[in-house]
Amino acid sequence: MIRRFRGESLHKVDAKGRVSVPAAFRRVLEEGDPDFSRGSSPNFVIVYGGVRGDCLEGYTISSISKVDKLISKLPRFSKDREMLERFINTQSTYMQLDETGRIVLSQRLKEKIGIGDEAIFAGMGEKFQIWEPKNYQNELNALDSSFKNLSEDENPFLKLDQLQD
Amino acid sequence: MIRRFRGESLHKVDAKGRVSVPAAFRRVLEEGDPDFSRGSSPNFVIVYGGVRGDCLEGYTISSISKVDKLISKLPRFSKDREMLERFINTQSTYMQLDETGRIVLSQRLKEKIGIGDEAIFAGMGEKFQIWEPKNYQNELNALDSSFKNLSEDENPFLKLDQLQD
DNA sequence: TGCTATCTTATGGGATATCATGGAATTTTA
DNA sequence: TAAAATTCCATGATATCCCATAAGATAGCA
Repeated sequence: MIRRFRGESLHKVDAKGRVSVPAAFRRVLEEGDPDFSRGSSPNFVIVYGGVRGDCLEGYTISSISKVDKLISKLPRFSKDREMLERFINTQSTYMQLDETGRIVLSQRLKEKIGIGDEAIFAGMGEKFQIWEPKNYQNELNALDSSFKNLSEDENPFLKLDQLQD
Repeated sequence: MIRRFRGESLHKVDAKGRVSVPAAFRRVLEEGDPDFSRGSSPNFVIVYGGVRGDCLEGYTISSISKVDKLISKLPRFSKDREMLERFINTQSTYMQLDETGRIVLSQRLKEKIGIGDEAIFAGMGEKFQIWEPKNYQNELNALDSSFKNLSEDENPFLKLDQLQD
């Protein structure tokens, strides 16, 4: 089985910015780090820029490498490539879990998404997100109401089965 | 894992032109210098000519070699090759980190990109860039707004998935 | 099925190391 | 020999490591 990021949970952020990554997510990060071995701590990547400015996104090493590899296929110095590098490489950072399964959110990262002393972790399949709790709730509400306004043939659930394999 | 240049940070440039290279970038420079050994300081290359003129670009020894190799594939004496040689070879210089992880930006280099007493380092995967902070912010804003103006099928993120693996 | 022992998780506090930066001393160079 | 560049030392801030604990979760067993 390829484990994916699933579920949501609330965690305390202490004065040093330390916050526990949900244990279930840790398993995914371990599997997604080719250099991980029992006893060590997995590396991964947090992307904070790009399209969404309102949350952080965590990627396993292997899933971010996939993206990196695709980007490297674009011609060096091309506009597209520079844009993607900027959004995905520049506005991101390597992270490593500590012994106890925590990471440190720097002052800068906390400010980026307006986090105080609590954070929500939300599983999104190949990635996970970190939100300030209130903003997260707003996001959910917005999603809910925009879903309700969709017509039948705009419903993404129904579109799913029309995709080819 | 092959470490890449990731993230961005702001550093002071002192009266002598000294500036700290972000610790995370130092690790990448070390890995990318075949002659590096523990205890010494890695060499790398700064390109100041070329594509844009508004920032400096830093390459590891091994990534600049890749570029050099690509250039050598072009026909000798061709206009293209001459131009690239000029930008990448002529307008570049070897650099070495000092003991404390700093480099010295000469007057000339500072003038090239209009740097005063602060500099932004921005990771771009196989290379990194050094910017004057205001210019960097402008670059980001320009990128942001040009991204917003793209149509769905010009979006480089979406184009990524269409590339072959 | 209940009870206890063990492990895992989430969290906190203090000690230690690394990083970014400044200034002085020394060498090089023109 | 004065200016410029390089080396050496110093320090506060930040990040990292190490240890501690309490609450759940899990396992084993009677």
